[in-house]
Amino acid sequence: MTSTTPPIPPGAPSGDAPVRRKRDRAAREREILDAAERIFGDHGYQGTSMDEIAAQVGVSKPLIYQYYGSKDGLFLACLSRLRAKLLDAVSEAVLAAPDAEQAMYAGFVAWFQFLDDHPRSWSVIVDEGMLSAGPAAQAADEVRADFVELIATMVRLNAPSTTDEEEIQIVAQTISGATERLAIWRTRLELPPSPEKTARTLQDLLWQGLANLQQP
Amino acid sequence: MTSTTPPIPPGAPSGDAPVRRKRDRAAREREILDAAERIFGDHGYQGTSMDEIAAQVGVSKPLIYQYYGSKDGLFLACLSRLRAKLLDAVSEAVLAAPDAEQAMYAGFVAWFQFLDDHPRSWSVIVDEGMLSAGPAAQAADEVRADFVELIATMVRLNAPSTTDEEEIQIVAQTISGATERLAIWRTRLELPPSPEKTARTLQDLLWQGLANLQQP
DNA sequence: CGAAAGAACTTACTCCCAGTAAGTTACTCC
DNA sequence: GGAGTAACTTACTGGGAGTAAGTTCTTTCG
Repeated sequence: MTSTTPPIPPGAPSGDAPVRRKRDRAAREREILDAAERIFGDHGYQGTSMDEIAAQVGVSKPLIYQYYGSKDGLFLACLSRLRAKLLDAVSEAVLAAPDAEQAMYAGFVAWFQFLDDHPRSWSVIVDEGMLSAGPAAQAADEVRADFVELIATMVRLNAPSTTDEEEIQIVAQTISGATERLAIWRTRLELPPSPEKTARTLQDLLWQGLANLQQP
Repeated sequence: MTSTTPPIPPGAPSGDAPVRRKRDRAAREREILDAAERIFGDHGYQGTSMDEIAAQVGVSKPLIYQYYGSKDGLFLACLSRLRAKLLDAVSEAVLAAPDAEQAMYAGFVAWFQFLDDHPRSWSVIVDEGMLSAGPAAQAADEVRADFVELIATMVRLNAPSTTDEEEIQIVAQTISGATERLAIWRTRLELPPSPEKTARTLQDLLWQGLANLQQP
C-alpha cells in the first residue's frame, strides 16, 4: 500500500546505505500533500481520516499536524494547489482566444477538459469542497469567487454599456454555478458528452442572452 | 433552554396531574424533526450533534436513534419534508402560468421566494445537503434530480423539435445549477436583489438561447 | 381492581477520530 | 565527538456517533 515510502524497519539496517529515515521537510510536505489529495479525492473530506493519510505516507499523525495544523489546514492546502492549476488552465484558454465569443467557449472547454484530466483531484474541490462550515468552506468559496470575478470581467468586456453591476453579478453567478453543476454531472456519467459538446451547448444557450444584456 | 418540554423531575410529582412524561410516538417524532430542522439549519450538518438535538427536545439520544436510525436518517427525514414543500411551491407556480415563458419566470420567482421565506430550512438542503458522501448526499441528489426533471420537461414542451436528449440534459443541469448557486449567493448578501429581479435577469439571459435550441 | 404486556424512555457504556504533550532519534555544524 | 536542532514517535485526551441492556409509564385483559 505505501508504495512511495516503504517503512524502514526500526531494527538498524545494513551499515552503509544512508537510508535517510528522515527526509527534508519540503519533500515530506509534498509527499503528504500528494497522498492527501489522492485520498480526499477518493473518500471525500468526511470519509478521510488523518490516521489513514499518515499510514499511507508512512509517517505518524502528529507530524502532519505539525506541518499543516489541522485537517482543515491540510484540506485547504490541497485546495489551493488545485485552484492555482485550474485557474491557470482556464485563464490561459480565455486569454489565447481572438474574441469574446471564442474566449468564452475556450474557457468552458478548458474547464471541462481539466476535469476529465484530473477527475479525482477535482472532486476534492467540487464534490466535497462545498461544506459550508469551517475554513475549508471559505477556501472553496474563494475558488468560486475567482471564477466569478473572471466571468464578470469577461461579461463587462463583452457588454461594456451594461452598467448594472448587480445584473453582472447575477450573470456571473449563473455561469459559475452552471459550469460547476455540469462538471459534477459529467463525472457521474459513464459516457459524458465531450467537453466540446458541453461547452458548445452552454455557449449556444447563453450567448444570445449575453449579447442582449446591453440593450434591454 | 428546553422550552417545549421542561424535564420532569424524577421524584414523583403530585399525585393527580397526569404529567404525561411519555408522549405518543407521532408527536415525539414531529417534535424531534422540528428541532432537528432548526438546529441543522443553524449549525449545519457537521456542526450539529445528536446530543444537542436530544437536549433541545428534552429527550435522550437513543430515543432519536430508535426513531430515525442514524444521524443521516434524521437529516434525510428533514430533507424529505423540505423537498416536498419546495417542489410543491415551484410546481404550482409553473403550472399556474399561461405559457412557457411566464411559467419559467414564475418558477424562478417561486424558487427564490421560497428561499427568502424559509432561509434556515433552506440552508439545510443547499448549504449542507451537498455532502457527497453518505445517504444524505443521495437524498440531496434526489432533490436536484426532481428539479432537473421538471426543467427538462419544460424545455421539451418549449422546444418540441429538439430531439437531442443529451442537449436537453445539459440545459436542464445548467439551469438547475444556476438557480442553486444564485440561491446560495443571495442568502449571503445583506441586501440581495429581489426574487423578481433575479428571476428576470436569469430569464433574459436564458430565454433567447432556449428558443434557438430547436433550429441550430 | 391488579397483573401481564408492550410501548416510551434512560443510563452507561463502546469505538472511532481529531487533536496534543512530551519525549526520542537522526542529522549537522562546530 | 559532543551540542543543538529538526524530524519524528508513542501514548495519550476529549468529544461525538452509535448501542446494549435495562427501567418506567400506560394500556389491556382477567
